[in-house]
Amino acid sequence: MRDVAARAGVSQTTVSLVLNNPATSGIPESTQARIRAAIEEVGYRTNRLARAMRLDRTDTIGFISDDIATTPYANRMIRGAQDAAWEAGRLLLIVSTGAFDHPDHQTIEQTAIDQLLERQVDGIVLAAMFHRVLDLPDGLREKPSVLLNASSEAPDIASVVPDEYSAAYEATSYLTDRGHRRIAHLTTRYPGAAWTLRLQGFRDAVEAVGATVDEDLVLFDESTTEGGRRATRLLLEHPDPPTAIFCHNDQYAMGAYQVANDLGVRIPEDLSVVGFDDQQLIAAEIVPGLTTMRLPHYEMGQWVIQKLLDPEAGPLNATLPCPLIERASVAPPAGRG
Amino acid sequence: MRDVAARAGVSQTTVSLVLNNPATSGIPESTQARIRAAIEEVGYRTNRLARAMRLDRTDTIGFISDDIATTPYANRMIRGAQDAAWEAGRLLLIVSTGAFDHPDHQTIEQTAIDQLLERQVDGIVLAAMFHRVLDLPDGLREKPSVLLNASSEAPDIASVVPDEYSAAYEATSYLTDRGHRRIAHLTTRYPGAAWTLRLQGFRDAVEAVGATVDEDLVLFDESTTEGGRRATRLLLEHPDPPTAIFCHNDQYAMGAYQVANDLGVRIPEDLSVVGFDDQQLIAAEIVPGLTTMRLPHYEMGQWVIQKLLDPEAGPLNATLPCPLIERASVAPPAGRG
DNA sequence: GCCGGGCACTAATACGTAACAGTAAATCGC
DNA sequence: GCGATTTACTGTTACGTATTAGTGCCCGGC
Repeated sequence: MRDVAARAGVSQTTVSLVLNNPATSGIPESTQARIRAAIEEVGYRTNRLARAMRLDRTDTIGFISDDIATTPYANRMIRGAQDAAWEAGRLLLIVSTGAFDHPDHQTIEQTAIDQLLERQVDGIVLAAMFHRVLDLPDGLREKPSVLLNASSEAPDIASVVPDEYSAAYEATSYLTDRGHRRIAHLTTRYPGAAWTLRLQGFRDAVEAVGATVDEDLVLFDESTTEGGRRATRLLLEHPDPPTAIFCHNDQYAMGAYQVANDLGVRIPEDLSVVGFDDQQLIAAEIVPGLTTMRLPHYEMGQWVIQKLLDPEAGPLNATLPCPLIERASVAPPAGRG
Repeated sequence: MRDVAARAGVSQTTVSLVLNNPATSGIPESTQARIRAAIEEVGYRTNRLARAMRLDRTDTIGFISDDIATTPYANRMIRGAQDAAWEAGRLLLIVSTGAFDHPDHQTIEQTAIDQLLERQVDGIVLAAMFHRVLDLPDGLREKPSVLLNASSEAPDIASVVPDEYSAAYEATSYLTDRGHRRIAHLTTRYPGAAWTLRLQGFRDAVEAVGATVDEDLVLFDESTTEGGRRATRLLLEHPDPPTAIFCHNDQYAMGAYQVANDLGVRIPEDLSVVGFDDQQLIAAEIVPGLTTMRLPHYEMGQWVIQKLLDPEAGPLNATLPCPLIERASVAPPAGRG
C-alpha cells in the first residue's frame, strides 16, 4: 500500500480512503484514477491480516464438523454454509474432529475451538452429522456460535435442526392418505435425537386416522442395508404383514427393496415404501424411485451462516421442514386398487 | 499478552520468549511458572493474526474445490487434506467454486484465489472433482500451489492424480485372469482425463492375453444408473453377449445390476461386473457386493498437503494407485465353472 | 578493587492496515 | 477584502506479536 501511495504521489492514508470509501471520502476522481492505476501497476492486493487486526474482524467463520468423511450429509451442510458465507464475502475455516463417539473427540473438539479462536474467527459453527443434543464446549461462548443439526441445553445458543417429528408425521400421513392402515416402521437406536422424534411422528400420524400401531411392526435394527434386509424379512414373514413400510433412512429402504425383490414382493403394488434422507445415490437411482423425506442439510447450512451474520433476525432455535420427495414407491394397498 | 506480562511482573518480551522458546531462552523456571500462572489467570490466547503478520506465515492452507456438493468424492479428498493439515498444526480455508463447466466458473475461481491470497494463506490446493487437465489460473504462482485430482500443462506445478490407466488394466486383468475373454466396457465421454486412460488400460489388458476388443462391446453413455441400464440392455440383447462388464463407475454398474435382475441374468454366475470408484452407498450395499477399483481420494488429499509442507520431498507430479476392492460380483464365465 | 562475563531480563521496532485529528490552500458569501 | 467553509489531503497511532539489540546487576577471578 505504501508502494502504491508513493507511485501515485499521495499518502498511504489517501490510498486507504480510496479503497474503502471511494464515494464519501471527497477525493476527486482524478486522484482516485491515479491511485487505481498505481494499484494495477504495482499489483497491489490488500493484506487482510493487517486489515483484520485493525478492524478486529476477519470475515472468516470457523466450521467444526464431527465427521466429514463417512456421511454424504456433510457435503450439503458445508455447501450450504459455504454458499451463504461466500455471498457475504466470508470464508470458511473448516475443521473435522472425527467420530463424535471416539474417546478423544472431546479433546480434539476443544483444540479445534482453540485453534479457531486463536485465528480470530468472527463466529463458530458446530455441526453434527447426526442430529443430536450435545454439551456445549467451553470456548464457544467467546464468539457468536451456532449449532448445526444439533441442539444443547444452553438456552441462549442459536441452533437449527430438521423438523423430524413433522417429517415423520407427513411421511406416515402420505401412506394413510392412500389407504394404508397396517404400516411398519423400521427404526434404530443409534444415539441421537432423530429416531425418537420420528417414531413419535409416526405413532401420532397412525393414530390420527383412528388406527393403532402394532408394536410387532416397529422394528429396531441398524439403519443400514443389512439391517433393512433383516427387518424386512421379519416383516414379510409375519402372519399379517404390513402393506407399507416407513424407514428411518434410505439405506434401510434399500435393504427392504432387496428382500422384497428376492421374495417376489412387488414395490409399490404389494408393498409401499417411504424412506428418509433422499440420498442422491440411492433414492433416485433404485427402481422404482424411492419416495422419501429430504433432510434440509443445505438449508440448515445456509441458516447458520445467516444467523451468525445477523443474530437478531429470526428465532434463536429454528426447526426446518423436510420436504417430501415423491417418486414411485408408494401405491394404495393391494385390494383397494 | 501485555496483561499477562503486567500480572507476572515482567515485560511482554519475556512472555513471548517463554511461549516460544521455553528451553533456550535462559528464563529461570521460577519466572516461567509465574508467567504460565498469569496466562492461566488471564485466560490468554495467542492472536495468530498478529503472529502471522510478524512471521509472514499463517499456518493456513487454502483449498479450492470445483464442486463440493454433487459428488461424494469431495468428502474423502477434503478429509485427507484436513487430517494431514491438522496433524501439522495447519487449518484449511475451504472455498467451493461450483461446477467447473458453469459459465462463471473462471471468474469465481479467480475471485477465490484472490480471497485466499489476501488472507495470506501459506499455500493453495486446487482440487477437481473429476480428474481433468486444467489451465493454471493466474495467482496460483504467487504461493506454493498443488493440483489435486488434476494436472496442467505447466511443467513446474505439483499435482497428484489417480493412476487410471493401471487401475483399468488391473480391473480388466482381474477378469481375464478368471477366464473372461469377451469383456464389455461401459464408458462415457464426460469431459476429463479419466475415460481415455481407463479405456486404454482396458484395451491393453484385453490384448495382453491375446484377445481382441470387440468394438460392439465398448459403449459410451452417461455414467449414471440410467446410462448403465440402457447400455447393459444393449449388451445383453447382443447376439454374442459378453461374459463380463467393466464399468467406468459404480452407478453405471448399479444400472447393469438392475437390468440383469430384470432379465433374469445372474451376477456373477451369468455375468461378471467390475465397477470403479467404490462408492460407499453402492458398492458395498448392492447384492452381490460389487468388485470395484477404489479411487485414492483420501490419499491424494493427504499427498497435496504433505507436498505443500515439504515441497522437496518426492516427485513433483504423482500418480497414486487405485486398490482393487474384491467383493462378489466376479466369477469365471459360465461353462468354465 | 576492578574487569570480564554470564544472567535475567527489557526497550524498541516492524509487520500492513484503518481512522482520527489535523492542516494548508482554495473558494465562497456578503 | 476578510472570515468562514470546503476541498484535498497527510501525520500519526494502534492493533498484538516476534525479535534484535541492548541494559543493569551480580559474581568470580586475579
